[in-house]
Amino acid sequence: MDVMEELAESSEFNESKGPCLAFRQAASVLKSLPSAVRCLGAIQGLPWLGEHTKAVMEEILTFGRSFKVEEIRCDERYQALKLFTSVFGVGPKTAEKWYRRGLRSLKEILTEPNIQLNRMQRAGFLYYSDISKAVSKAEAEALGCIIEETVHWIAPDAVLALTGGFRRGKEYGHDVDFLLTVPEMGKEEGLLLHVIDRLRDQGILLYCDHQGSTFDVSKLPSCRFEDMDHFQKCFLILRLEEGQVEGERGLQRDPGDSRGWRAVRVDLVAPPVDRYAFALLGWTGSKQFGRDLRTFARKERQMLLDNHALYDKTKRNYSYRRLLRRTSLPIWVWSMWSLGREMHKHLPLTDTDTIPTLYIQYIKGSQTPSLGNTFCHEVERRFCRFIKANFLQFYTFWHVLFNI
DNA sequence: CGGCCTACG
DNA sequence: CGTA
DNA sequence: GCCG
Repeated sequence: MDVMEELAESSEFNESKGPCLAFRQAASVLKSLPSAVRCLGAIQGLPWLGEHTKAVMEEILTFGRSFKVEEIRCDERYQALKLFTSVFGVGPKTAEKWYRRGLRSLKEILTEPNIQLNRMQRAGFLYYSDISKAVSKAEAEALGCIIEETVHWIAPDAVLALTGGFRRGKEYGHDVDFLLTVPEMGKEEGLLLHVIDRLRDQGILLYCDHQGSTFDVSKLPSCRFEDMDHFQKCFLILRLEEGQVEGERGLQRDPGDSRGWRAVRVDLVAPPVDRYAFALLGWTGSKQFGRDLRTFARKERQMLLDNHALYDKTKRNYSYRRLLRRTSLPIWVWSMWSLGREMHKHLPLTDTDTIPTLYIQYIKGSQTPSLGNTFCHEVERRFCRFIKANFLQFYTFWHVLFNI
C-alpha cells in the first residue's frame, strides 16, 4: 500500500517522527503480505496495523479512496517538499527552508541568486533527470561488470557482490550498491581509493563522496585495536554508456535523448573480510528491516548491531568477532550459506522490498563446509535464531500461513 | 506515558 | 545538515 | 501512530 508511505512522508514533513515511523511499519507489513488485501478480515492480528491505519484502509476498501490521503496529495506544501527532497543532497530541513522562502519549483531554486548549494546538491541538480529515473537490473549488472573489471585490474583476487534492493530480487532501484572485499585480511586497505582513481582515469566518475577509514593515531591512543576499523565506503555518480548494457531495452532514458549515456548513483563499500557477514546483512536489508533488527538487538538482547559487528554490552567484547578469529574456516561463508538456506525454506517470496532474500548464489558455488566444528555450529545456530526471532516479515508470513 | 536504528561525513 |  |  503506497498510501501508507504517503502518510509517512506527510508526517515526516510535519516533523511528526512517531506517526511517520508507525506508517512506515504499517507499509512494511502490508508489502510483506503474499497478496493485496481484499477485506479487513485478512489483516486480523497483524502487527503495526492499529485503529488509525485500519480506518484508512477501510475507507479505501469501501470508497476506493481516502479523504485524508486525497487532501495530503493536493496540499501545496506537501507537493513542494516532495519535489525538493527528491533532489540528491536535499532533506526535509533544506526543503522546508526553500518552501518558507516562497519557492515552489526546481527552476525557481536554480534561478534564485541567494541560494548556495553544496557539492552534493550541485551534483543532485546537475544529474537530476538521470538520477530520478529508475535503474534497471540490466543496468545494475552492466555497472557490476565495469567495476569488476576495474577492481580485478588492481586486485585479481577481489570479490565484488551486488547488494541493496537488487539482491532482494527487485527489478528496478534508485541506486546500485556493491560490496567489495578480498579473501586476505587487511588487503582491502586503500583498495577503494585505488578503484576510485581508476574510475576517474576512465572518465566515468561524475561525482565522488569518499568516506575513508577514520584512523588517526594521534587521536585515539586509548582506543582498542578492534575499534579502529570503520571500513571504507563511497557514494558515487557514474557515467554508464549505451551499448554496455545487455538486453534489448538497453539504457533507461527519455524519448528524444541522444546522448548515448546516463548517470547512475552507485555505492561502494569495502569491509575487511571478517566483517563481511555483517556488511552483507546491513547492506542487503531494506531500511525498515535494518531498524527492526537493530531495535531487537538493543531491546531484547542487550546488544548493539551495526554494519560492522554485533557488540555484546554485558560481555564487553564483540561476541562474534572472537569466535570468528578462532576458526580457520572462512566462517562468514558458512553462516551466510546456512542462513540463506534457512530463509528460503520459510520465505518463498522474493519480489518485495521488505523481504531480503539473503544472497547465497556465490556461496553455493563453493564447497559445503565440514560439520563437527563446535564453533561453526554455535555461530550458525545463534545467527539463524537471531535473524528469525526478529524478522518482521517472517512473523507476518508465518501468521498468514498458520493463523488465517 | 516514553521511545521510536545506527553509523558515517 | 545530509548519506546509507 | 503503535507498542510495551
